Amino acid sequence: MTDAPLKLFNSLTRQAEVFEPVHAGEARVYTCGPTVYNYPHIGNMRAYVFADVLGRTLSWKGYKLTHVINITDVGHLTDDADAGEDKMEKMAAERAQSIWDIAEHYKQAYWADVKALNIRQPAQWTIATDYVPQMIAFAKGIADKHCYELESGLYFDVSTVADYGRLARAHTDEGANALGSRIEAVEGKRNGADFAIWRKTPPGESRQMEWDSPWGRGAPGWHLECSVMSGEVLGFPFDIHTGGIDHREIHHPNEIAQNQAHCCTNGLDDAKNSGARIWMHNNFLVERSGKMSKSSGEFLRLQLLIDKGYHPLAYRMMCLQAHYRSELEFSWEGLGAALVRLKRMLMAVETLKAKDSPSRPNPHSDVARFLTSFGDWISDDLNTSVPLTILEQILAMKNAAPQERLQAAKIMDAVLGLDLLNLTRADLRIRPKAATITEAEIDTALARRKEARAAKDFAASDAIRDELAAQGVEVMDGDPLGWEWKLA
RNA sequence: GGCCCGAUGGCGGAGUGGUUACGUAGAGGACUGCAAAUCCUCGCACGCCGGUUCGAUUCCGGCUCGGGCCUCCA
Repeated sequence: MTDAPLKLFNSLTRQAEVFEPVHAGEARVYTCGPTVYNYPHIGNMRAYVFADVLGRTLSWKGYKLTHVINITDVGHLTDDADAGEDKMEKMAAERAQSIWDIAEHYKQAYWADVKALNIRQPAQWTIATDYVPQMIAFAKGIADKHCYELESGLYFDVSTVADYGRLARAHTDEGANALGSRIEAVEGKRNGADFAIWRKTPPGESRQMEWDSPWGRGAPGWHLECSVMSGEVLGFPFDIHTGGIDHREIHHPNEIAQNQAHCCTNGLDDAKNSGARIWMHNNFLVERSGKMSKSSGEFLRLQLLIDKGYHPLAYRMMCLQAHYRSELEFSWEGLGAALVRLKRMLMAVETLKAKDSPSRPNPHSDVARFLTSFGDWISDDLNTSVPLTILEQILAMKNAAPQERLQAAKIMDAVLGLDLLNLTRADLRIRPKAATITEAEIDTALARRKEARAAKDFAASDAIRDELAAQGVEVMDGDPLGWEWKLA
């Protein structure tokens, strides 16, 4: 489609780099997925919309994509002390439910959001608890040279790998490492940044999720999980590792350190092998008060947006309007703007679909040039904002054949994933949970109004319209859909 | 305390050393019994102070303000 090479911003070098696959014609991508101890909020989901656009772009560029997203269902700590509570165990205790049930419940909730946002299914979802034997084997492999055992678990000595923390740019001028400078909770750690790769169950206690290991009964550390699953499924080195920008500071540096130790031990590559060639990080969705947080109590779930009558793809649109490396400000007004934009694009597509005069793509037409331009922008570190406007220009073009424009829209939407070719306006009309009137009642009122209008009794017809408006229904006579929910 | 990022119209958000995308909101028009929806058209912005330059919103420095990280987090 386009000759422009795909350039991606690599957090390791802090530069956009031309994508060169490890295996010719292939792209292997690992995305840090959720810890399923609670519902994901829409900020969490931005990471997966981003990863999805990356995957779609790689596919569109012709690479055979192998995308893996993990599900962390064990081993995530609630505080800085590596001996802290496990999020999964904590939630299970609070809910008095089996930890396995909790994980299953929130995994399903996450998958529902993935589907609603039109995020493509990855080649594989890796579930952390399915890989515990491999984690133990991985840890055994690096234990001698890179780890030491304390009462609370097996720890990774970050001084045993070259250039630890380079991803985080954590080195200070004095040469000290800024990472972990405040972590002093665990007695006996050799370096502040050392982290647990195996956490022993404290004596006299038992956890719902625990396994036997050479270091005693316990559970794997969070960082270990991602190293093992990514390496196991994609093989070191693989192409791209993605995650939220927060992971750039701790989780991914630790993963890299483990990967270095593992690769070095197994003679896979030099001591600075990071496991993945490119590390990409999406920025946060923020509210005016700051970034979204789960721990602050209330948080925005995709389901809340839907309950208020916003189609989930309006949120995807919102994400696409901004660059993935920029912070994105969430507001209901902004979400409404994205929904209107989505609706208008959808209507333009529906108009094109209605006209089925066949035509052959003309390589010299404007449509072809727009497609090239679209590709150039996407290839420039996944800029989706401008391509969105190019798609709109295609839809609004008057001097090209409808089928040709429709075909172009289809190609572009394969990358953007707004599902424009399948979605209908009726799909967009989502009943707000707070609505007090039923669709049947609306139909009845509308029928009465139609009679009144036919009889030119405009006082009566306007009264009906006002009644409906009072119940959150907007009547639209000149629109095939007839009516819409008014969103608060 | 240490590290880092940002500041663009009412809101959101691209991009650029020289005519400031785009969306939404707003205004006008078409359509409508009137509206709404839709379509067309149009206003509206580059934090402050210096520097470099023929020319800076864009590059450099300072300032102010905002935010993030250093502890689990997408």
